[in-house]
Amino acid sequence: MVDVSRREARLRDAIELMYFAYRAFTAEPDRMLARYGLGRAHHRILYFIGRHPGLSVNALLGELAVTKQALHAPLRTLLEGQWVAARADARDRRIRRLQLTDTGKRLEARLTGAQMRHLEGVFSASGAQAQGAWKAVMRAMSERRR
Amino acid sequence: MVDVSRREARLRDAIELMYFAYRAFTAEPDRMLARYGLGRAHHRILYFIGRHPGLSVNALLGELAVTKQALHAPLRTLLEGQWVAARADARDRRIRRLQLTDTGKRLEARLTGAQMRHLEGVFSASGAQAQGAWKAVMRAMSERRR
DNA sequence: CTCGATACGTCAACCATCTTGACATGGTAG
DNA sequence: CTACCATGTCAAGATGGTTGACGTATCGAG
Repeated sequence: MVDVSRREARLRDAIELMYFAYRAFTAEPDRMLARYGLGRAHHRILYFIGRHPGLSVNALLGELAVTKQALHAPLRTLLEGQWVAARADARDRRIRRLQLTDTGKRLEARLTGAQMRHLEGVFSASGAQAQGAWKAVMRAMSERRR
Repeated sequence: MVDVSRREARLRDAIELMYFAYRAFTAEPDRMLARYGLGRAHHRILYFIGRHPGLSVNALLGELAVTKQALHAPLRTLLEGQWVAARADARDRRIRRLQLTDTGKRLEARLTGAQMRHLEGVFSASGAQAQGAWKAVMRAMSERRR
């Protein structure tokens, strides 16, 4: 009985940690984005285009797991604000290849940089071994039921 | 230079893990809640009342870090649906003490149970040591800049 | 060349969640 | 009595998402 409730208490702690850590993790980029009139949706788009330059709209939809209608409003903002550029694929001109402009790269770097500093502070206080364990756990958590 | 880009790549991986792990972690409760016409907001309320029975509306607002207007719509749903009960504090009758009803406890247990099983599966595959390291990292992440 | 499939864009209606701001009610405490 | 406190509520708006339907340009197979 005691074991059961201890186990449950540990798991409840873990649930709370997921909630609070995620909230803290997204707080600073959110503040930065607000200054440009952008939101978290724009950040995710910038992030994935930065990580995979030249990806198609379809590929981006797949990564974000949202509908194209949900994607288009923020994507259009980013295109109009010259943070993102699109040009047709050379072979199949239906496909729009998305890339960050220089302005987009700078913004993305600032946003991602804030999160990197946050994580770096955390990891450097915890040690390399802890970092590896954390990643393994997070990877397992990402992969369960997809 | 190589070190810098490796470091950045590791941190980028960590950023993605936060995003994907959180998404996977909330997916199943979201599906359950949808069957009752409830959302993630209701889940967080149920969770915190379950964890701290008898807390006041103000304390709940503090934990969730939202405005009272944002809280009230879902809280009212939970009160009307008899998942949550409120009764005035004995000494200061302005304060409403919130508790889960039996129905509320059952729902909360099912939701939280799904997340616990998810986490347990992850932790049991990673080992107790990894679990401790994960928690330390997450705690540090929660606490930075508050 | 035609035709079906593909990649993308867009209009409309709707929902959930959250915000700011203003105001109301009842209870407490000096 | 009065000021403050805990709570509730109305209103308007932003954001980010959904489903459904339709339009357009392009590609590839026959």
